[in-house]
Amino acid sequence: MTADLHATATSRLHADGQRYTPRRRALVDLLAERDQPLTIPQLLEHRKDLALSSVYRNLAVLERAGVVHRVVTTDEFARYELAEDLTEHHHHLICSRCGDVTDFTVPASVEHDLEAALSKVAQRAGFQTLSHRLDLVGTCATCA
Amino acid sequence: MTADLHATATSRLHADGQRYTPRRRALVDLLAERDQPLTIPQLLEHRKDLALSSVYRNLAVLERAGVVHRVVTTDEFARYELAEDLTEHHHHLICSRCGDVTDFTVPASVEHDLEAALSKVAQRAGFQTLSHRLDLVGTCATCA
DNA sequence: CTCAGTGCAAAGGATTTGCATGCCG
DNA sequence: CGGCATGCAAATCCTTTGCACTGAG
Repeated sequence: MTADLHATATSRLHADGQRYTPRRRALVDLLAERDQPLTIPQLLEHRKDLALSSVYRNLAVLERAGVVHRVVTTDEFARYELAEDLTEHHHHLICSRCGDVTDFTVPASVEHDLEAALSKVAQRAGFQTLSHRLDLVGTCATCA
Repeated sequence: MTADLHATATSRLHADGQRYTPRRRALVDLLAERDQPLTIPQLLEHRKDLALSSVYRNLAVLERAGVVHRVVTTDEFARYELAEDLTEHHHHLICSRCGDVTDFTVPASVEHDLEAALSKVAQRAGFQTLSHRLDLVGTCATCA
C-alpha cells in the first residue's frame, strides 16, 4: 500500500512533468504516517534536514500534481495532507484553542444523503463542485 | 430588522466593554447588505473613507464581541460575515478560480441528520463542538 | 480631562522568489 | 552537458502594532 502510494505519486508527478525526488518522497512519507494534516513547521520538526523554502516549493509541486492537499483552517498556518483519493474521504476536527486538526469520518449513509443534497444545491447555483469540506470547530479533548 | 441588528450589535459590544462607533456600524451595515462574506479590500472599496488598520482592528473587536465571524477559505484573504446567529445557518460555495464566496443552505432535514451524526462523532472523540462548517469548493457560474 | 477610537507609518510573520550550486537524466 | 531541484538570503504581502491626534462622555 505504501509502495502503491509512491507509485501513484511518481506517475502523477511525471504527468505534470515533475520528478519524484527524495525530498518530495520524504514529505509524502511524513504525511502518510499521520492521520492529521501537518503544518510546515511540523514537517520541518520531523525532518530537520529539509530546507524551509524547498518544503514550500515541493508541497506546491505536489499539490499541483494532485498528490497532496492544502488545508486552511482558522489559525495562521497552512496544513497539508495526502490528496483525498489517496486516503479516504474524511473530515476535520479543528481545535480553536490549540489549532490542532484531526481526521474523522461520518457514516456512509449520512455522507450519501449529504452528497445528494449538495449536488442539488450546486446544480441550482450553476456551481461545478470539485469537493466538499465538512469540519467541526471547537475544543479538542486535550484542551478541554 | 436592521434596527434589531444594530441594537444587538450595540449590546454585544457593550457587554465586551466596547462602543458601537460609526465606523463599526458602517462595517456591520456593509456585511448585512451582502449574502456573501467580504474581504478587507472589498470593504475598503465600498467605503473608501475607512482606514485599513482601523478596519482590521474593528473587525477584530466585532469578532471578539460575537457580532461578526471570520471566514478562512483557500485564497490569501480573510473574509468576514455577520455572526451566524444574526443571520441564518448557511454554508459557502467557494470558487477556487476567482476566490469568490457565496452563501447557500441545505434542507432542514439534511441539516438535522447531519447534526445528529456530527454530535455522535464529537462525543466519541471528546470534542466540544462550537460550530460546523460545510463548504463546497469548485468553480462558480461566472468562472465556468 | 480622560481614554477609547482613529489614521498613518513602520513592523511582523508566513510564504515566495532570486540566485548560485548540485545532481539526476 | 542541460535543466530541474535545492538551500540560503532577500523580498512580498496580508496583517498587526506603535504612536500621536481627535472626539465622545
